Formats: sequence, structure tokens, C-alpha cells
Amino acid sequence: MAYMTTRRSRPGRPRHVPDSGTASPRDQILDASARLFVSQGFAATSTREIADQVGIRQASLYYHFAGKDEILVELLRKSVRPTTDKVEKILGQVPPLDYETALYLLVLVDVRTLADVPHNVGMLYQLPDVTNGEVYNEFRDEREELADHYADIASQVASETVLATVPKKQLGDLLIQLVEGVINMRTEDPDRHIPCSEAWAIAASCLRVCGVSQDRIDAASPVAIDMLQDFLEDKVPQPA
Amino acid sequence: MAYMTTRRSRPGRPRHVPDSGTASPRDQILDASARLFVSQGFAATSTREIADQVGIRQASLYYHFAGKDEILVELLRKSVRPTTDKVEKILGQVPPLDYETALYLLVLVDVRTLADVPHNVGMLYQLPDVTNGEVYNEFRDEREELADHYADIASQVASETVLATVPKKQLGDLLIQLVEGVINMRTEDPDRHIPCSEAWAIAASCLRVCGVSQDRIDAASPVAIDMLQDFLEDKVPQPA
DNA sequence: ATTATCTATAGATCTATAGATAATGC
DNA sequence: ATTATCTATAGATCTATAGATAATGC
Repeated sequence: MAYMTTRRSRPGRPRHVPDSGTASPRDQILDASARLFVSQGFAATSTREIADQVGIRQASLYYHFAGKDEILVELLRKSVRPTTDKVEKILGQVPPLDYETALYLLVLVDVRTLADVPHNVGMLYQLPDVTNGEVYNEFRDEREELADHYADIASQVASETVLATVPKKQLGDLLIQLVEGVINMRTEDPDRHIPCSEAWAIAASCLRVCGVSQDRIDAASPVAIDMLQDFLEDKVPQPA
Repeated sequence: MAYMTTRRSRPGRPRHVPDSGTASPRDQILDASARLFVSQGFAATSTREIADQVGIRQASLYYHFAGKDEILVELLRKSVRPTTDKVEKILGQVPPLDYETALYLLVLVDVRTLADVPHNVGMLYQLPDVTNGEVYNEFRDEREELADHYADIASQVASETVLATVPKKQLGDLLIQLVEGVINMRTEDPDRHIPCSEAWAIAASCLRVCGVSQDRIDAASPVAIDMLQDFLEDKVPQPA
């Protein structure tokens, strides 16, 4: 408590609705935009609507962002990077870890990330007005890499029968599909909390899709669950 | 060949771009709208864009539809009804059929329906500007019923272990999630054809998620595949 | 002086309506 | 006469810019 936590007001002309929040104006805009984009779609959300939610005039948005697109880019950027970082961190541990545990862990981490991210922002990547916009090109490759990782690890885990009947790429896509079900659960009920048990169920389902027996699921699961904490708070240490 | 198949032109003022197509203007509009809505989103698609694709002026749309919403409603109506009909038809056959075969068949039928429907229209149900619009209320119940059917049949098929670890509703949602992966495959590559082998892989994956052993999958699969044809062309016989 | 807002507004859309027009059908 | 289009346009909205204004910081 060495410094004041309540600074009554910042420099600049006051808002027509007094600023109650503690976050920076920029973050307030991102927050409101995320909520609206996810619930209505990107194109269907006007800059006026965003401004109204923040409590500023529509034109004031442009002091913080060059345009609606810039807000979207910032949201995508903030959400894609942490995910791919975590994935590669997990894959890096795979020599000591066996593949089944790694897959279980990968799914757990991904599910929790999607489940806990504010405003269900993961859904943005599924909006056609986002993925078909120019803005998205910056992120397309990163998403494909993620899909490749899933396919790779899935093909390591899969049983003979599964490998013989399901092409590697499709198998990876099936797993991603199960993981991203969390997004739809949250879309249907925005206030829904996703308990750990549901994440475990999804991870186990992914192993089952790969043809892994219940015995080996039971073996992988506790190890992965135990490691989960190390991957969630993923704080990038700031250079002091 | 008792009647002319080529009628050069209809009554009414000619279009500024001559009408090359054979379909009714109404269907041409639905077709173009479906394509645009799915690739860009509903709100992001303007009536002018639709008209341009059809080759008529923007205002001419309103001779056929009361507004953009009406076009959407018609598209949703045309795609939801056949699906639920087929599902109930399958469930009606379940006393002779065992549940595992029924689930495999249900998934096959659903996957093929989503895979073959023009312009990937199944994706409309995933757009937030559709599902949060007033228009959608008419269809919400029907979608929930479908989810209930999946949950019911899944809980009949599931192994003890799966039933003990995955709540019935979540299990149903996982299966739907796998099935609807087809929509995403088509979104990523609109020209993609989905071969039967992929549908089989999805159906088998659904059974695996339920904890069904490979033996019983191998037993259910040929029976279901054999029955598939009876459900696809689902021609409602016109009263003569 | 600097900062963050405000008001006002231009210019580009977008939806929907009104009324004219150019075909076919009878 | 009927039908399916057209042209023209009103009115609403939307994005973005210009310039004014009301705070804090020095």
C-alpha cells in the first residue's frame, strides 16, 4: 500500500458519465468491445454501441484506437499469443512426459484457457466476419500451427485401429472440435462456469477418440491434473 | 419431355443483367444470401450485395421478401425441419435397432446432411447475430430438442465408466460438437467435399467417446451404413 | 502544456418505399 | 391486366475527422 489506489480523476475533460471503473480507458474499450463482438458479431456491433457501454461519446473511441479494426486486432492478439505459448511449453516437456499424458494436459490447459478467458473471446476466431476479414491474416498461420500440434500428438497417441481409419489431420481436428465445445457452452449461457470435472471429461473424451483404453486414461489423468497449475498462470516475468 | 424446359423469359421487365439461371428469382435470392451470410455473417451482408450477386437491383429484393430478416427466416426454416424429421424417423426405428447402431446411424445422417446442404447453411445456427436476433426464437426449441435426443441416446449407449464421469447432457453436447465439426471443415475450405470415410470416422469417434469398444463399433457400423440411403433422400411424398 | 474527453458534422453507407416501365398473358 | 423488374430517393445509421473544452501537471 505504498501508493494511492484511488486517484479520483485523470487529466482530461471529464466524461459525460463519470468514470467509475479502475481500468484504463483503453482496457474499458477492449472489454466492452469483446462483450459486444462475441454476443452480436463484429460487423453487427457499431462504434456507438461500444462507446455507450464504456460511457463515452462515439468519437472519443478514436483517441484510443485508429478504428474498429484496431480494436479487433488487439483482442485477437491478446488471446492468441498466450495459447500458443502454453502449447509449445507443454510439447517441450514431452520427453519425460509420455504422449498420452501430454495430450491430456494439452487439452486441459486449452479448455481452461477458453473457459476462463474474459467474455468468451475464443469465439472471435469462429466469426466469419472476423476470419474472412483482412485483419485475420496475421493470425491464420498461428491457428494452423496449433492444429498441426494437435494432429501430431494425436497421431502419437492413437491406437492402430484409429490410425487406420482416421487420417491424422482429421483426428487432430476432431480433438480441437471437442476442446472448442467450451466456447459453445459459454455462448449458450454467458454466465456459465465450467468446473474442472467438465474439463476432465473433455480430456478423457479426446483420449477415447484416439482409441486409448480406460486403464491408460486413468493413468494419464492424475499426472496431467497435477501439472495443470504450472501452466495456467503462465506469468511472463517482467524484466526488473 | 412433355413440356418445354427452356422458357426464354418470364413476364415482367427484364433484368439489367439478363437472367441466365433456371431457378426462380426467389430461389436465386436465397441461394446468393446463403452464400454471403455464411461467408461474411448476416449483419455484415448488405441487401445491395445480395442483389448484385443475383443480378438485380437492390430494391427488387423487396418484391420477393419483406426484408433481410425474412430471407434469413426462410433459410433457417428450410434447413432445420428436414433434420429434425430425419432424427425422429431414426429414433422411431430403435426397437428393432439397438442403440449403438441407432447412434452411429444418427451421426451418419446428420453429418451427411451438414456435408451436403448447399452453401454450408448449417453454419447459420452458429452466428451470434443470428442466434441472438429475434428471428431465431422460432428455432431455438427445435435445436434444444435435437440436443436432448443426442443426450438420450448417448446415455443409452455409454459405458458405466463414461456415465459415471460425464453427465448425460455434456455427453450429448460432445457428440453434437463432433458432428458439427463438418461445418467448420467446410468453412475453412468451401469447396471441400466430405467423403463417406470421414463421416464413418466421425460416427466411430462418437461411439468411442461413449466408451464403446472397437468390437461393437465394428458390429454397428455396417448395419448403419447399409441403412443410410433410406434416410438421405427423405422425399416427402407429395399428395397426388 | 498536456491529456482525455466533448460537440458537431461530413460523407458513405444501408434499408425500405414510391412510382415508372417493359416484358408476357389473355 | 399482370408480373417482375427498374429508377429515384427518403430517412436512418454508421465511421471517422475537426476543432472546442475542461480537467490535471508543472
